[in-house]
Amino acid sequence: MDVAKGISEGLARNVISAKFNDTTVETGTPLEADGSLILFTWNNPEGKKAFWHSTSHVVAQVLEEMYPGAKLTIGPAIENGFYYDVDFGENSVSEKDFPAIEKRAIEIAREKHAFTMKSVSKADALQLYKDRSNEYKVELIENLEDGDITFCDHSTFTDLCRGGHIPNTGIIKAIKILNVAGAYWRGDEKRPQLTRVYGISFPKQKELTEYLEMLEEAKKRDHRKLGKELELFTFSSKVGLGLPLWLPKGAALRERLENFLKKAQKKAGYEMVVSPHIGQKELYVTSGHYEKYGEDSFQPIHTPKKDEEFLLKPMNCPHHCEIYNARPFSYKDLPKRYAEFGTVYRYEQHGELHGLTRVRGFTQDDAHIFCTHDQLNEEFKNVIDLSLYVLGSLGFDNFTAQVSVRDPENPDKYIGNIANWEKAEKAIIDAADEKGLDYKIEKGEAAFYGPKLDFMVKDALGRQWQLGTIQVDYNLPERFDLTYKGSDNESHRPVMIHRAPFGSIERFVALLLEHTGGNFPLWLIPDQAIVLPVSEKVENYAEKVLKSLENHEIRALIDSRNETVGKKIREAEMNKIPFMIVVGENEQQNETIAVRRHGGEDLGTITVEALSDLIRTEINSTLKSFKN
RNA sequence: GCCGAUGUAGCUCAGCUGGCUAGAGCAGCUGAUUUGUAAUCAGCAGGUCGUGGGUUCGAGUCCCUCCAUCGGCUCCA
Repeated sequence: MDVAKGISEGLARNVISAKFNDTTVETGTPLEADGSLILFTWNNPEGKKAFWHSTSHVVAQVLEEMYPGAKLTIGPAIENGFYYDVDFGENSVSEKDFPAIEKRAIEIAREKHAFTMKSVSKADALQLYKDRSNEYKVELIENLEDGDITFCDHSTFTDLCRGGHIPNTGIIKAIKILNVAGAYWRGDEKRPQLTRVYGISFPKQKELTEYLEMLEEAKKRDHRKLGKELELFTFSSKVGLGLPLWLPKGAALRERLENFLKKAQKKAGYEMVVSPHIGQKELYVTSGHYEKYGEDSFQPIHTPKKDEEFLLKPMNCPHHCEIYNARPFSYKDLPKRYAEFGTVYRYEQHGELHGLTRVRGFTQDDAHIFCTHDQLNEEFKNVIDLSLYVLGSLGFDNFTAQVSVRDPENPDKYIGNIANWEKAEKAIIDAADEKGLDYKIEKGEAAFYGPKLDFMVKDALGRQWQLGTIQVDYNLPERFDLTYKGSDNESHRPVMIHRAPFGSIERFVALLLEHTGGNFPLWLIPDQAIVLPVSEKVENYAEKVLKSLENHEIRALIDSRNETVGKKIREAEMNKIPFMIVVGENEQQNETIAVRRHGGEDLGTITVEALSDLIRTEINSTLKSFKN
């Protein structure tokens, strides 16, 4: 804070957190050595983090006050706000209690309590929480080194904490408790379930109001809502949970997406294959999937024949391995790239189902590349190009790339030997580096048979979803005994790349809906134009215009209901149709159309040919072909 | 699967502390209107209030069960 004051009064007013030599410090931490100091305000992510983490202390104080016997555990800042995990014992917290919590928290904040850090010995820290019979904090402290243990005090409240607070509570002007949820202690299903209280806070009331409005706006882009409104897909409890039904407009949209990818894949040297929706249990025993997921999957299908069992296919790789095995290959034949829009079925946990993003039956834009070790790097990089092309063509520019590797401390989760895993992980990282991809590495996120490179995209509410994935696999080729004949006339094991640039069509469409708010790119949108006759008198001409549009390969509708033009425009706007074509007697006389763009722009009175050219040009500018 | 919330016509919602045949707008149907860039007017029809049970003279309204949805957690081949 002294450094900030030395720079300017204004800065000093706004500084709320800092880093010294790469370590987060308090604004009051004495600087006892030379080093580099970075000051943070509310406008830095680090500043927000300190702000929200500090608020979680205040909220924890309130929870302790209001719910005697509540045991606090951890309370970090998250991307939007903070949470505190609490064991409320016999008590429970519900929405009705939020206003009281908020009121008391803001009261405390207004008292401008300073946050002060203090060192505590391990013995004293343990004693404190043992006295309060808080086994959670005791467990946390037991895993800390004596000498590294600090507490943070404000007002009458103290909490085990490693630091990172704002100067005092007074800067917190608005606090909102958002929701409560169950969360397992340490994220482990087998341990006690705590109550997670989520909240957010701001230095100005206005910012809270804006944030809440933003959440309301985001709900309007929810793909479940838009999918219903735009008649793309539906669900039926009779058909079953998590089993989407694609309506005509949605099915046509899928088809356009598939054709778009097929075209690119053809250029990239893929061959389409087709495999059945079921496979013998033996197939999955070989692949290792049965052992890993058998119990938690759709259970085997039995036949009149004794002991015969089939499984709904949860993935396409085993089938593709057997396609590879259908004939011998020479090194000269590789790589083989087998692609299929393969529909798979997975028995996802009930509470996990979520619109189109997490379903029990979905179609992967799957392909498996069988290649030599020497070809792996090049092939992997080509798949990165294809994935980036797909994301780019559909306007996903703020995805994140994630390299998902195994968790070395949890070897039971994976199959195959360590040497192969190391090779596969290196192959992915090398290819990503050579492509200049900005990625982060996540331990323990790998598939059980191999590491992967995932492309993640956020939905309207900021939740991250995995779309595209590219995986390197040395294990299935061994399990299926895949071989090729090398130039040395010896048998060799190919490497396998699993990849799906969309991930699944269902999830991709869901995210695309949330990103575009239903205003799909022109080439993809179900209906590109709608003809709106002004009255019955011009109905024939309107029909003629419709035919003409269809002849120009424009997907068009006609609204010849007995309604006013204003009403037809309104509905076309709500249905997000890009071009509204109003035809009346003037247009009929001159063989023209009056075009209004979605959103209200008047394109004037033009010919169908001119509109067709305009649409063609726009499509060509957004939809580039792959590696022309 | 776990924690919490929610569940009223096709859609969006009202229905206070339990009390007369459960309301509205949109959509639908019928009729009038023949319309020029975000809702023309009128009429009609449509729900037994997610399911099953209970409390009560009486339940959409209170309690329990189950189901589904939403927000999280865990999981995600």
